Amino acid sequence: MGDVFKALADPTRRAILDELQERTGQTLFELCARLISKHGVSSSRQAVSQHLDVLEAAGLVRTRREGRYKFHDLDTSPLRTITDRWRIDS
Amino acid sequence: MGDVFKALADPTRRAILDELQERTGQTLFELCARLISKHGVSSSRQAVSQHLDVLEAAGLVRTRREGRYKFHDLDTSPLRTITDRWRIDS
DNA sequence: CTGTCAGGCAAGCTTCTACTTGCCTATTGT
DNA sequence: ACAATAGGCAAGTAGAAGCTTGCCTGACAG
Repeated sequence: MGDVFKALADPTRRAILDELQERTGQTLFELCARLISKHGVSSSRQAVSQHLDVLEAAGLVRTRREGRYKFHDLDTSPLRTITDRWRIDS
Repeated sequence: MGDVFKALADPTRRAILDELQERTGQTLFELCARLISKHGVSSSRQAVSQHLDVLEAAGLVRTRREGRYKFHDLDTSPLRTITDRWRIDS
């Protein structure tokens, strides 16, 4: 479980998390299509794939393989490392 | 109020937030000394100053000037943009 | 007034990061 | 079997980020 903070630093990766929160279990191609149409993000398939690697290394995305499909699920629990670190004032 | 996520991406900046949480209202030189002794971070004065600029742009640090001193105070409220964005599972 | 201390500004350098490009593997449908 | 689909690997590139270096400004003490 690598650097959660670094994973959140990129706007495209945050859009991916947004998209996975709205609909979990998407494939790479599904994500690419929806990022363009719903989030105005125009990234190539390889770029999104590399972003997913970073998110997975940070523990924010879990994957499961079925045949030729690879589904991506959101896992927000690593975000606790942020909220637990600093006392957040109202 | 710029990019909170980008501000958190750097380990030295996170150490600065840690240090300011432990003792708020520190000056630049104070921070440099305590970062070295308590956090094992060896950054030059200019480096720390630039980090503080980023943190201030993100709204995580507020400053007040008194004479030749400039005090830095922690403000964690921008962290809500993170916790409010994604539903955090237990 | 002069020296010292706290901080600021800006150019240059180096490393990292995001992205592209090109090709490859594996699974599924016809 | 063959083509199409879903995804992976790796080298190369452009730009951003972090840091250094050198000099400058402003405040206070003697």
